[in-house]
Amino acid sequence: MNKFYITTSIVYVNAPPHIGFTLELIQTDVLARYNRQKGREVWFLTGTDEHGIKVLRAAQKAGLKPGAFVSKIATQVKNLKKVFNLSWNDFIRTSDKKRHWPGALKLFKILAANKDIYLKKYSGLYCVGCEKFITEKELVSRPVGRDSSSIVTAGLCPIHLKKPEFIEEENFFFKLSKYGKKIESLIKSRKLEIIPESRRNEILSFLKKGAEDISISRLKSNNSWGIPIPNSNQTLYVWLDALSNYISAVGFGCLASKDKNKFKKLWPADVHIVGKDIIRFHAVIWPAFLMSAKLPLFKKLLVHGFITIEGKKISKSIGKVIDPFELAKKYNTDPVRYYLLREIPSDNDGDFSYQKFEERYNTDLANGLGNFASRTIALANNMDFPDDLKVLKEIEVRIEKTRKTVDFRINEFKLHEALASIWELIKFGDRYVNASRPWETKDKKTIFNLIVILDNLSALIEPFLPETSLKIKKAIKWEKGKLKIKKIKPLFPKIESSSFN
RNA sequence: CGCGGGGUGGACCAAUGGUUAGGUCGGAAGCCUCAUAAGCUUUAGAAGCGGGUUCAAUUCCCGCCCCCGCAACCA
Repeated sequence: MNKFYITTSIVYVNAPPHIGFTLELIQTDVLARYNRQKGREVWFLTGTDEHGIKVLRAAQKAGLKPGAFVSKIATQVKNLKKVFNLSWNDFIRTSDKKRHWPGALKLFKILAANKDIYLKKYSGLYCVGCEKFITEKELVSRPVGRDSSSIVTAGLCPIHLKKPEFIEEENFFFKLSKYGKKIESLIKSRKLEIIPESRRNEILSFLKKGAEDISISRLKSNNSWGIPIPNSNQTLYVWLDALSNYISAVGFGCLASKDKNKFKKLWPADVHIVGKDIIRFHAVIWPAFLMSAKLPLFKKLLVHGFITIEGKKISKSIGKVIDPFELAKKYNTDPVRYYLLREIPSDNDGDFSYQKFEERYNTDLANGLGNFASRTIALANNMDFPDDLKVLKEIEVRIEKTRKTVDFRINEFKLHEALASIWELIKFGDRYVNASRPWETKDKKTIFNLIVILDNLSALIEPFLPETSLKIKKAIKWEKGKLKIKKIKPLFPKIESSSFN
């Protein structure tokens, strides 16, 4: 089987896309490109999660109809594709009645047919922010206003510090409790992989306590902006709706035979990439849905962390926010990709700061890769290479070692470390130039070896920095079987002084 | 006693019950001049506090102090 089906989570459209989701897309893009490079038939899916009360309220606030509002945000998300040179093959929107709704409803029907769905009356305090019920015990009190001693508001959601709404309704419930133990053993046996290990442990300890049944629908009167469940007064709860995108997008629920074949070919997904906040939905609820529907489970869940900005949480109110579009405009695509992939550990939280960005840019990109490419190309420019040049064994071995390390790091979802090992090869190249002094000797063998290193660097960085890789490739030309080196502009002009200090 | 993560050179991070605790950035000195004032080499500089286990603790255990996350707006 040579296919490789990889997804991001689908981003919630209550606000324009930000740097965090951009990170997820870029990480996924690296894995997609890497697997294409390895000759696999890659299908890279992303999309938008467009239903729910929060979206409806955000639309009202913006003075737009929900449909118009979500389309506007979805377009912004789609714009990330060319700005960050992303290579997704498909984009699914959960408001898409043709592509998504049939699949989501089919999943619901199958779960119901398998007797895993039942009706239950439920009353309780519902927090719109969390989109879930919270218990009285969870409620907290918080002082309000500047004089914290005076006014105290009680009965607040501990997360959003807002008063939850009292809701009494009858909803459809899914028998998650039936599947907890099975999922636990699948994760334990590593048939279902969760990376990194710390996240795997987190889920295992959660499952140990036992998973409870979950509500999977809402009253239409409370949540009109959702997929209506036929013959009922309910709409699908956001998670059954959202999670089913991974199958609906590849043809599940569609009747045309080409869609059926597509689903047969692509499902199960090889990798889902998600943020740490939605790990439970993906590591517990989603496998349970799939088991109930007797569909094969996805193979791997990669969990990334969050980005802080100058050490602080992303925060619109105190200006801790980075607009991915502005960032790309100021620094270009590949430098931003590089920073996010190198400075933020793929499987952990990381920090963004302009100072660190410019440091990384100058040392790694301008002085590192850019300068190595410049000196190599300058040495080789207009040189006539004989046909019988061979690569030095030592260099071949060194390149092979890098390649193996990169494979290993990517496989364990440590993209930052993969990049670090590529940069060690650059350092090796610099040392080799200094030691062999080709500007003095004009030795063609030495210079050819340098070109080989540069050529391999270009291939190694392709998943990470596709545009830069292409630029280097263009400098190394084979014309009628002869190697010709063409001068190129500096890959990364140095940033001289920062406007952010 | 909510749960969890963490305190290692100036900054960020790594490994480790046992000679000189490793890397990157930054600092200093030297080399080189092909290259984007880039590159290479060398070098200075570090375990939060207190106790315990041990022949030996940065590592294991206990206590304390401090920071952060779970936990506004969010992935």
